[in-house]
Amino acid sequence: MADPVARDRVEWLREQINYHNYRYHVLDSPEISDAQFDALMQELRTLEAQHPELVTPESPTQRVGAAPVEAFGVIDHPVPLLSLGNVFNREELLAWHRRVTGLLDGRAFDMVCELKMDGLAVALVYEGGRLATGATRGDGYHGEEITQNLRTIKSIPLVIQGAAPRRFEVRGEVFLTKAGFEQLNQERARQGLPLYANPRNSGAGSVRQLDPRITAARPLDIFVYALGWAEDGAGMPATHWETLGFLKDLGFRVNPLSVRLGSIEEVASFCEEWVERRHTLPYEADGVVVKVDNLGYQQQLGVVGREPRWAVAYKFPAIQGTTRLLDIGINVGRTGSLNPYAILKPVQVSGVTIRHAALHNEEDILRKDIRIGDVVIVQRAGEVIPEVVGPVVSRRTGQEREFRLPEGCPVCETPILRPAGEAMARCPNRACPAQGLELLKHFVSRGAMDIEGMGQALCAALLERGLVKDVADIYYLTAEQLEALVMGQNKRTGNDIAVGQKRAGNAISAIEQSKARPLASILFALGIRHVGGETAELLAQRFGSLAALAAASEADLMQVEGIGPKVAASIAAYFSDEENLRIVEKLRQAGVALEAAPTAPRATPLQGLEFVFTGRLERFTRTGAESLVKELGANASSNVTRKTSYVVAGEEPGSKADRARQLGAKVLSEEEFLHLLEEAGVKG
DNA sequence: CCGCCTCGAGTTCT
DNA sequence: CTCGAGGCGG
Repeated sequence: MADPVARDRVEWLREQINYHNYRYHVLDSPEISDAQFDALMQELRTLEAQHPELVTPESPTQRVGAAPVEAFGVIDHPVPLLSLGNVFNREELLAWHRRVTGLLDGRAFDMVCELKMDGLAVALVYEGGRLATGATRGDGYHGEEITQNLRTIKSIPLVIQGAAPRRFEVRGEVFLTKAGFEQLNQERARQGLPLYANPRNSGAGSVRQLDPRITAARPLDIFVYALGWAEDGAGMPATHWETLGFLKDLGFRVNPLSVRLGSIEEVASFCEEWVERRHTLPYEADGVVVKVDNLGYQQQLGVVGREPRWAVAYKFPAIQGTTRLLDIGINVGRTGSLNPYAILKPVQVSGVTIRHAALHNEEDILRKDIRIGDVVIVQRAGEVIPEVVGPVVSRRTGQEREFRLPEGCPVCETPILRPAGEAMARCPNRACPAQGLELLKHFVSRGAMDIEGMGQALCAALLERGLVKDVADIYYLTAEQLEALVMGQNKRTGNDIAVGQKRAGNAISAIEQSKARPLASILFALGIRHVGGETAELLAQRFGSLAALAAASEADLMQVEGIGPKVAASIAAYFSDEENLRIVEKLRQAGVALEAAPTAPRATPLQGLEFVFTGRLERFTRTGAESLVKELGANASSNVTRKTSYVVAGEEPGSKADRARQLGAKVLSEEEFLHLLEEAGVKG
């Protein structure tokens, strides 16, 4: 008799899986991540294996996908397009290999590894050397006829090169490159259309347009990876690897990164290497497909359920996840801007626990229709910064609350300001404790006065005790005051007295050293609105001293290249405020240098060049490299544009290197960059 | 007035 | 890294 607990669970799992299958395959609008779906499937398979009496022909494990939608013609796949079993780590991969080795009576075999494209699987039938039909995978047995759309994809040959079987079917994955995806979304944003969440969704959406002209306008691509069947073919390949070569010879696009390997250890290393490097790919891949190379062996191994035993998908850890939005908090920035952020039920995304994510501003929240209590899709933008993609609308219970900014500042309760046409709401109270703290943290930060040993905790404690009321006060602190404060903190952390004294001493000497920072650093540190590092540099060069800058009129300021009316007004406003002038005077009396140090005439061997640095460099920090090329007369920015001359790519470069290639900028390795410096007369 | 390009400001996690 | 917004040229 069946275990009733298992029966209930199996039924529940099937309902879930059927529903999500439908979302994914029919609507192209998944609401859980692939990893979560895989987990449901895995649990069902395990339960069915333990309770074979519960298996029915209708179970999702017994079929490949959902029924196709009605709008397109239906095409039968005489040889069904199978799905793949998944493994998630090295152990499971080794277990698969052991199983296959056993089934082959211990014989050794080669394997082919291919990146698993995150796109849409298609089958293309050629007759007499011409593309006859193209179809989606559908449920594996019946797909949608989308020939007209596939014909628009330029990497699909309409006519075959050279000798080919009279009739045959090739299989491949249609996808959108990351660059193509961004381009498409920018276009849609301009037209006010809803944005696609990721390249897979938009690729699927593009291929299944009823109007082929829309498909044609999208930068779709294809990698072909298998021969489904063939009639009247003489001298056909005997291995999968040869099949790939054969397909390439016929004019199909085959992923050049595929490899044939002899041992499972090499296969595992290949998979693990791509887990690390996948973000360097110009397209999205969600795993590596491992196939037994010998087609005779494939036949012998056969198919179980709907999964071949001769292939397996090594899945990458998910980049997206879903979780609940518990609440929306608000931070107050140094300029008084109110910045909402998401408080999330902790969730693992690509190996990191995410608890918070920026939500930018109220308009952004409304545009994405994010509500408190929603289940939301979370991803790490550029694989790093957590980001809320959007809500899963169908999981709403009606208990969700729309987010509204409060009327008053969450810290000081001053009524907030919402200037018309501006996205950011602000707290106008310059005495707001939140602003004071952010301003002080900014003042001591790297790139500003760069005072090491003054972290968030110390800044907060100084303000709290009233030892510091404005940024200039830190230059009047005594060693005793700091020691007492640091000791107070140490009691909690259990450090001993000597450490406390040392820390206080370090802070005092760091404060002392900061008095000699260049004028630009001080201008930046003051936190004048619209004056960041670059503008501070311009101002320092032009005016040469803080006094000269303070005396400048708005008209004088606008003479400086890159400074327009807004920035000029902001600077003038800063120096017409009594309180600010008092702070500047206190800094001067404390002995902070407010003049530009006389600058040596600069060498300019790299005059006119634009550099962008990306990735991790061995011999420089990124800012170090930037200031070095600036000293040599070049410019350094963080965005690759048409004006960029060189992109210097270190270890693990991001998307910038790709963009550089697109725009035709030269990409240099660190070696080549060092070489360039030598030629420019810099000693290594 | 629009479409670049740059800069500023705020951000997460280890 | 992302988004907003200022500056500026066409």
